[in-house]
Amino acid sequence: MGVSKTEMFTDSQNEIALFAKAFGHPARVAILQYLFKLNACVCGDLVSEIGLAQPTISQHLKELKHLGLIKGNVEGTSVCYCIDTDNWTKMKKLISGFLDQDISKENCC
Amino acid sequence: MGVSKTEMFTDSQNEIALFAKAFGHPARVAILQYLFKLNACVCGDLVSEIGLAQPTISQHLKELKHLGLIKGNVEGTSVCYCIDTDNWTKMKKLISGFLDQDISKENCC
DNA sequence: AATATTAATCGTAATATTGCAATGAACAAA
DNA sequence: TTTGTTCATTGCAATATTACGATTAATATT
Repeated sequence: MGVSKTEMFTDSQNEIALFAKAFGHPARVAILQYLFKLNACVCGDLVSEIGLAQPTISQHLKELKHLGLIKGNVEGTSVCYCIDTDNWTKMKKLISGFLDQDISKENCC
Repeated sequence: MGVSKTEMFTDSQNEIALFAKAFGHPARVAILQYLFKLNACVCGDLVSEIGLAQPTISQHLKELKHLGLIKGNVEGTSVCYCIDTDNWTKMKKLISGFLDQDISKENCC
């Protein structure tokens, strides 16, 4: 059906999945890495840096912004994007908690 | 188009995205958490634990197995799944490296 | 052998995602 | 005011994902 049955899962599970989905596309991974690299804001040179069309980049930015991972400031005709460090830290804790589950005991397979 | 232009991104970016996509659905998050919780293997009680139909769970398991995050052992009529700890550790390092990018310097937004 | 149990696979429907051309909105510069 | 620049939005096509009923394959049990 293409639709996830979110009501059968916990809030935590759904939230982990939502953030993970944000990283589930290489373009968004690249955008975030580029924003980290420049540290300061970035405008539309993401379009030339990454090879996708402007509407496509804009759409990915919108998703990341909606999740709160980035912020955008209008500056004249250009828009300056950067990482939302507070939310990034929160997200990082959530995902890390999931990744750091205990795997010390022996498995049977 | 629904198809990602993976050729424009680095191997690392594509790999991060692939693993992240695995966690991008709450059912797979739930499956992995359950496998961690029981530590030992699990068979098809994932179906009753999580509320989805058997073919749906089977499909999610297939994806996780294909990525190498879990292993499956046939035991009689049932199949025993568990975390592939080696690959989990590798994946964790990759994702952690992405999440732990430096955010110490001040942003402009 | 006949039946039951468990899980994979197939086929299909519904929805989501990705990507871009075309267009629009906001502002700057001339 | 006109023109150019930058980015968002709209609309659409192609593909991917999610879910499940029906079936199949493999093994256990009787």
